Amino acid sequence: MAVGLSSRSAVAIHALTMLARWGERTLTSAEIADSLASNPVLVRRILGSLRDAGLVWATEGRGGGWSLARPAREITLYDAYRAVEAGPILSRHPHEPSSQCEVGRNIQALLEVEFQDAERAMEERLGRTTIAHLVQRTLDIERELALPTR
Amino acid sequence: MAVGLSSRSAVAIHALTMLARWGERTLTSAEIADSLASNPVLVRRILGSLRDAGLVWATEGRGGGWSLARPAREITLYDAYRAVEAGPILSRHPHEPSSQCEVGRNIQALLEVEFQDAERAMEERLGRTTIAHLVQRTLDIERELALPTR
DNA sequence: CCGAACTGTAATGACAGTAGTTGCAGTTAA
DNA sequence: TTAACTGCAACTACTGTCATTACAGTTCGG
Repeated sequence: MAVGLSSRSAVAIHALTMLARWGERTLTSAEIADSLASNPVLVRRILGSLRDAGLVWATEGRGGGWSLARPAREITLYDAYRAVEAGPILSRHPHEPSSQCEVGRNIQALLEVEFQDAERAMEERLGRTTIAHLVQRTLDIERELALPTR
Repeated sequence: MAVGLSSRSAVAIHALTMLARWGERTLTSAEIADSLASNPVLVRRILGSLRDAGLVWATEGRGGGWSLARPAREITLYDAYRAVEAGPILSRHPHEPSSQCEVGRNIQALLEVEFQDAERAMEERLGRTTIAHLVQRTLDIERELALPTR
């Protein structure tokens, strides 16, 4: 346990956004790694999780690469998050508290409800944005930058 | 970065609930550590953060210990969370993506908005439950257990 | 059928953060 | 003066992340 989740969600969303943006062709893990300033193995690991979750698929061998397994507007940030992150956000007690204590023997059950609700609130918000939204915003920004200054 | 936040929030909330439950007297870090099945130094570290956040105060020396600095109904789980957890929940990119890539040069700003919103949703939910709520529920459960079976 | 270009995966190392512990200085009350 | 506290630094053991190397398997083009 440490501070914050891994950056796998950010990497997964980045990769999905690239696949959606250049949907007409497959992208290799090396191309995605270039954009991430990372390396192909890391990308394949994360895309592997996304593949297991049914979000993307890969073709092997020469000329192979990655594509979205369903439309970008049907893939939310929560889908990506869920596919690559493991445990709960808010860690529970490191060990069982004392059953001798009135608070100790009840706190875990109470906290479980609160923490699950809180995590669900976060996940629900992630579920409201799709990869298609991110692609659209990316295109909007790029178009705006391309405008001549007046 | 790692999977899940530290358990400091859970420990902090546990300690605050104990302080609220036995509000008439101070509790020592050793007493709280007993309930947590942990040790006093860890408890003092976390209560130290809560003290810095103005949630509790300590009296030093013999007979000293910890008390809430304000009413339990004015301390939310978010207050505890905020006092002891450092960084963002959802980690961002490990390094700057490539500016050569249309997606790479825009994704960070887009993700920042999404992730901050998602984190705020979680925090907002944590802010709706107070320590007083947890004490009340603890007492309810204990009272229920004390009822004779019929 | 060979070789190049891919994916898939295991193993490893450097690093960072957590949880737990020891040790000790400072403070206060009996 | 001593016992019971807090405060804090230092240290260990452990775990997870990120990056990298190495290599096996797959597919296409010539």
